[in-house]
Amino acid sequence: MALPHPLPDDLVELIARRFRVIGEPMRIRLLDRLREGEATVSDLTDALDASQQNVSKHLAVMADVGIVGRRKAGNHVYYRIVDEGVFALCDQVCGSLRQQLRAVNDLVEGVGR
Amino acid sequence: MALPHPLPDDLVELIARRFRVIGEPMRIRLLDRLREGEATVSDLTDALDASQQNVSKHLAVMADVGIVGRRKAGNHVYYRIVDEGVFALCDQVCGSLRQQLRAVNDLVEGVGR
DNA sequence: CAACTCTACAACTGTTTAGTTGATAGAGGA
DNA sequence: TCCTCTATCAACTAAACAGTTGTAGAGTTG
Repeated sequence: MALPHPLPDDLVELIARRFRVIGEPMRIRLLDRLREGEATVSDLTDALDASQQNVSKHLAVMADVGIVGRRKAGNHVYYRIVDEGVFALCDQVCGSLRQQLRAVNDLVEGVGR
Repeated sequence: MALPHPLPDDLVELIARRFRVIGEPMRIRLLDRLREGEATVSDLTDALDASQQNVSKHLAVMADVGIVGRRKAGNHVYYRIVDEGVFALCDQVCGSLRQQLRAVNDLVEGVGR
C-alpha cells in the first residue's frame, strides 16, 4: 500500500509525533534494555541509573503511543515492547549513520594520499 | 551487521538526534515535497505556504545531519534528498500506525456484535 | 549604478518538555 | 494495623526549539 502524496496534515502530525517520542536518548536506552525482554520500572531504574519518576514518565509516553505495553503483577509493573517496528527504525537510522561515516572516511583517505 | 548492545551513549545521542530532526511536521512536509525532486527555497515556501525564513531554517537543520543536500545555481539554492532512507523510516512508521488502527477497528467490531 | 529577487543569519518570543523534588496511592509482609 | 517497597501524580525549573521579524549579502536585471 503506497503512501498518499502529498501527505495529509493529520498523518504528518502522527508520523512526527511518533518520531519525536523515539527521538529521546533516555527512551532509546529504555527500548534497548527492553529488547532483552520484559522489565519492571525498578529494573530499568537500576539498569539506566535514572530516577524512578523519570523512567516511569518516559514509559508512560511510549505506552501512550503504543510502543510499549504494561502488565501488573503484584507489587510490580512489567513493561514490554509491543511495536517491534521500532528496532527496524533504529537499524535503518544506524544504516544511514554508517553510510555517512563511510563517506567521511573515504574523504579523509583521499586527502591522506 | 548487528547493533551493539547495550548501545553506547554516543550512538544513542546520534540516533535520537536523527529522529528528532525528522519528528517535525514542517520538515516531514518538506521531505514529502522533495520526494518529487529538487526544489528551491522559494518553491518550497510557495508549496507549503510557510515563511521563507522558516523553510530555510528547517532545510539547514536537515542539511546539517545529512538528510538533504544543496546546490547553488545563480540566485537560487536547490535542495534535494540525499538520504533516501528517510522514506523507509516513514513507511515503517505508517505501517505501525496502520497496525494500531486495525487493532482498534477489530475492537470496535467486536463491541458492535 | 540602482532597483529587485532570493537566501541566510540574528535576535526575540512563546511553547514544549526533560528532569527534579515532594507527595500520594496501593500491594504485600510482619 | 503498621511498615516497606513500588509506581504514579503534581508542581516546578531549565533547556531546547519552532516561528516571527528585521536585516544583510549575493546575484540578477534594467
